[in-house]
Order: sequence, then C-alpha cells, then structure tokens
Amino acid sequence: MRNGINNPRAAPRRSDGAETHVAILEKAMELASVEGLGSLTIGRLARELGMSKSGVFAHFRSKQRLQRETIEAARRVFAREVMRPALAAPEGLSRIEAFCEAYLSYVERGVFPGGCFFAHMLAEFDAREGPLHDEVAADQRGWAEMVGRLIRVAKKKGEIDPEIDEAQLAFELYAPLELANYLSTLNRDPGMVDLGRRAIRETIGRARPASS
Amino acid sequence: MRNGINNPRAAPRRSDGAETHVAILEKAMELASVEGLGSLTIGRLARELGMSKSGVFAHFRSKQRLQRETIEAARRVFAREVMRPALAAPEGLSRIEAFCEAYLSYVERGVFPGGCFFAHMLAEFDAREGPLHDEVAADQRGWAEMVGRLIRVAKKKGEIDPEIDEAQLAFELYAPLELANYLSTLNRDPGMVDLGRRAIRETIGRARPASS
DNA sequence: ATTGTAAAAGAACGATCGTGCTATCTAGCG
DNA sequence: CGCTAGATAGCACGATCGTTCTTTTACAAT
Repeated sequence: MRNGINNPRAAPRRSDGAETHVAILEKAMELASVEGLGSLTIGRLARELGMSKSGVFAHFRSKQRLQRETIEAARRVFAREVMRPALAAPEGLSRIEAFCEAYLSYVERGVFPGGCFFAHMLAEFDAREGPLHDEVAADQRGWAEMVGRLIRVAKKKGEIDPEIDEAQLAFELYAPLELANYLSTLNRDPGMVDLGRRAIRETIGRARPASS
Repeated sequence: MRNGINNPRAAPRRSDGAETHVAILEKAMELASVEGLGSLTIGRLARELGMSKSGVFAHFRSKQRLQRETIEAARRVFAREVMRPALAAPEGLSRIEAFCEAYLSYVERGVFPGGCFFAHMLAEFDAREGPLHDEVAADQRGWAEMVGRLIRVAKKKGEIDPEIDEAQLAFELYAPLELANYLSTLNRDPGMVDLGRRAIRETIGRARPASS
C-alpha cells in the first residue's frame, strides 16, 4: 500500500514494514507451536529475528495483540494446509476422509515445528480463564460443528449409517487425529501418524451403512 | 523422622518441614495442572501459600528440583487414583476396562483442577528438548508398554482376538482417554467424558475374539 | 537538496524471575 | 537455662519481562 502500487518499477526497499510484520508472525508461530503462547516473549522473538525489542514491539503495541495476531496467522495456515484440501474433495464421506487425511498430512509434514499449533493451544489454555481460553474454545466448537455438518451431509447422501450418533462419531474421528499429533511430536517420529491413519480408516469403515 | 518418632505424645509443632514440603508440592501440582510446569513460579507459589519466596525455595534449592519433585508427586497421585484401582481388577480384558474407567473417572472427578496432569505435560513438552521432554517421553513409553502387556495377557487368556495389532489397539484406547480429558476440561463439562467412555466400550467390544 | 514519514533502534521504567546470603524464630536436648 | 539445628523470613543481585519515550535511519515525494 505504501510502496509500489502506483509505481510499477519501484525499487525493493531494504525493509518493508508489512514484510517484517509477517516475518515476525511466522517466527512467532514457530516458537509458539513448540513452547506455547505463554512462553512467547518479545525479547526472545527480537533476538531470534536479529532485531531490537522495541522494533518488534512497535508492530503490535501490546503482547495481547501479538498473541491474537499469532493465533490468526496460525488459523490462516490451518485453512490453507488442512481446510482447503479438504474442501477440494466432493461432499459427503469422501470429504470427511479428505479432512482427516489433510490433518494427518499436515502433522506428518511438520507444517509447524512443534506439531499442530491448535493442539498445543488446546492443552495450554483448556483449564485457564480468560480471552485465550475463550478463543480456543470457540475454535474447538467451530470445528466440532463443521465435522457435525460433514457427517449430516454424508448421512443425507446415504454414505453414513443414519443410526450413528453424530457427536460420538465426531469425537471418535477427532481423538486419533489429536493423539497422532502428540505422539509423533513427542517421539520425533512422523511415522506414528500411521496409527492415526489406520484408526480413522477403520472408524470411517464402520460408519458406512450396513447395506453397503 | 525428626519429630515424635521416639516421643508418642509429641506436641504438634507449629510447622513441620516435611508437612510444609508436601503442602508446597500439592499446590504446585494444582497450579501446574492448570497453567503448566513452565508457568509454575516460586514467587507465585509462595504468595499462594502465604509464605516467603526464600521459605519455599529452601525446600528445593533449585527450580529444576521443584519441577522434578512436582512430577514425582503427580506420579504418586496417578498411581493412587488410576493404577491402583486398575490393578484391583482381575487380569485380562477386565483389567484393561478397569484401567480405562479409572482414568476417565480420575478426569471426571477433577483429581487435578486442570485435568490430567500428564496430558498437560505431554502437550507442554512434546516438542521441546531437555530433561523434562525426556521425562514425559519415558512416562509415555512406560504406559504404552504397560498397556501392551495388558493386551498380551488378555490375548493369552483368549479374551482378545489374537489377530489384533497390539500397538494399534493401545493407540485406539489411549486416544479417547486423552481427548475426553481435554474436551471436558476445555468445556468445564465432566459429562463429556461419557463420549470417551462409549468409545472405549465399543473399541473393547470389537477387540473380543470372533467366537465370543 | 530538502522535507516528511514510517520503521527500527536505544534507553529506561517498574515488576518479577531464580538464586544466594544473612538473620530470626522455635523445638528439642544437654 | 543455654545450645544447636532446622524452618522460615528478609534482603539484594543480575536477568528478563512488557511497556513507554526519544532518537536515528532510510526511503518517497517534492
């Protein structure tokens, strides 16, 4: 906005505020996925990026805003790496499969160095009070509703047994995803997500209508 | 040891070092289960207990030792609240059931105010390097081996289908336990552990030999 | 070349961190 | 009683925290 919009041959500036802003958020996501949002420190961030504390601070003007923007940036990564490939699959059971596979792949590829950003946040803020707990709870509720919708659509298409309890199935799909993330991260072994992959495959298989 | 051992009518001391020690560790477990071992602070602990920072510090002489002892104290709670009732059940499938139910009950009853202490530690240290990561990984490995033994014994007794992959079954039992802990804590709703209860029941049901 | 502006650095603040050293209090022993 | 030893408090340290204020830098427009 400040640079090059009206000038097609604008020389690259040594440093554009907006670029620095996203660079900070990228490093913040990295650090927070490993050590948590609570251990995310402005001084640490500055040292890691080779800039001054006040230089970093000026981009957010409070730690709360830094934390909020870091979460928002992580949501965009999640949307790009998990939601988008899932939505590319056709509606119904295969979109459910695609969503689970997209999540497992996102864990397996190490999109965040500390495993799934939101799994970490879930554990960090599940028991606390305050705005960060509420953000995590809202995200969680949103995903649960989304999976619930996917299940209902698949039922309507006759790809899932109509007798199946939606909340229960959503839980049984979510559980292996979450654990695959934690165990593969803990053991530094991306191969462990295959345990989750197999659990998902069998749970989805059981959810199919008896006729099939 | 220092008091009353040889004197049956020892007057109660205003404060016995050993009693204070366990009181500190109890508060430390409470705080750490909610906010994590990383946010556990000696000053905070002292304020919460109405004593001085140096008074608390003197019991451990380093923060590392405080953290180690807090983990050890939590292991004792886990042994008392989960392992002991599980081991009271007869060997085989019913001990597996008892173990899962003991865990879910321990979550449901809110033994720790922040949900399962070790589930919190798993997420806090899964991606870090250092002694605390190694402790968590060792605990994790220990439980996995224990569940593996339980499954093998149940197989030997003919209560579990011999074709079943032990590691896969262990994973599929562990996943609902973990998620039930996180979701019930996040939503402040102990009722959510019933989702885990039902998932466990069905998974165990499927593990039975086909003959049965 | 001068001016304006946004980005970043620098310096300082009060608070809190982990840790060490010293002093005070109290229970039990002679 | 005085003495000893352990538990606790008080105080100070250097480091780091989040935050504010001021200054320097580097580019864009004039």
